[in-house]
Amino acid sequence: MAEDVRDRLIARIMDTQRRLQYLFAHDRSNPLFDAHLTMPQLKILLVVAAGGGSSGQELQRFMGVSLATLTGIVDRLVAHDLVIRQEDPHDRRVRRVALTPHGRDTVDRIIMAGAERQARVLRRMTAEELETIARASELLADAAEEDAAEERAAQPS
Amino acid sequence: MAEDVRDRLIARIMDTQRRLQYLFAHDRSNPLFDAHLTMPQLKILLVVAAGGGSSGQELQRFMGVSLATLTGIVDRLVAHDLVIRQEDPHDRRVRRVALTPHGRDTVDRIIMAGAERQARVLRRMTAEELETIARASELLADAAEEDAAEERAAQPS
DNA sequence: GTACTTGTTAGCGTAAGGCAAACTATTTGT
DNA sequence: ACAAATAGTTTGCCTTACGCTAACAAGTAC
Repeated sequence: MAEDVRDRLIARIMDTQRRLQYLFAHDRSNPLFDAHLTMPQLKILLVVAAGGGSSGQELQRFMGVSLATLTGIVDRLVAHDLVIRQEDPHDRRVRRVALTPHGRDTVDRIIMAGAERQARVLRRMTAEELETIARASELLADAAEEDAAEERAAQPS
Repeated sequence: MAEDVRDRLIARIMDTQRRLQYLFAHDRSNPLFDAHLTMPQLKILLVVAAGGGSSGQELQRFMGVSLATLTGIVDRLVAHDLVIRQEDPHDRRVRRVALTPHGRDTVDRIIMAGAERQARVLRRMTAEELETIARASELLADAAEEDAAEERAAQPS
């Protein structure tokens, strides 16, 4: 029965989450389109951002395309100053792809899309309400971090 | 001084938000790539989803391309069964673009991306913690709805 | 019934992504 | 030291998706 209470709370949260996601959908997608990226380019940017720099082999695994194709996509990202290629000190065959400041900025705008609207919405609230939201998001972030840590521990790829 | 407290709370929430967004970035982007869409196709899908069906003229305004170009993009969405063209009963020149069930599903997966992980994270929590999060997200969603309503009132386009 | 509006078709060009094959540079294994 | 394997690029080729203008068909409006 205690489980039942929690399940119902989770269902209620997820319903609210759906409302929120649809309300924010427009603001969340705008930075994506403003960046003028193609899907493969975006994917590489996100993989590189998450890994803090990746080799072609790593990118190939995530992308599922040939290394030749990858060279071309990365070329275009380099031309747009979103990414640079740098030598790997441990193996000079490897060319690590890393974000430029402009690239990091672009990724951040895409990931943080909708933050402006959210801040505006928060300004409508009382200190008490903000306190509740602050505690809730910290609970969520802490739990998400633990979850991610467990995942890494289970899958030490 | 009271304002100062609220500002600090808002800053604290937005910091946590950044942590959360980066933790969820991977899960959020996966459905996007799985859909095998191009950026223009995605944009049209989202506009159509938000508007509950759009005419070519409306789409043209959002996309900033010629009507001829639009015809081609919509053709490809129709070919993938994401969208259908239907006559407008009020003006038979107009062909309204609307989502198919498959299209609605695709958009929902993209917008709700990350929900699975979020539900998994919530399952780590006590009923009390879930209660806090439920109240917080409802506060946020209600305020976001009010904000959106005000926006529509100010901009009755 | 003429003029406007909506959308499609035809015909064109460009950019991006995709591949295999050949090549360079480097490391690894013997 | 040399052969084999690995990482990445270049070349050459193909396909798809966008994007445009111009011409057209169908419908609406004055």
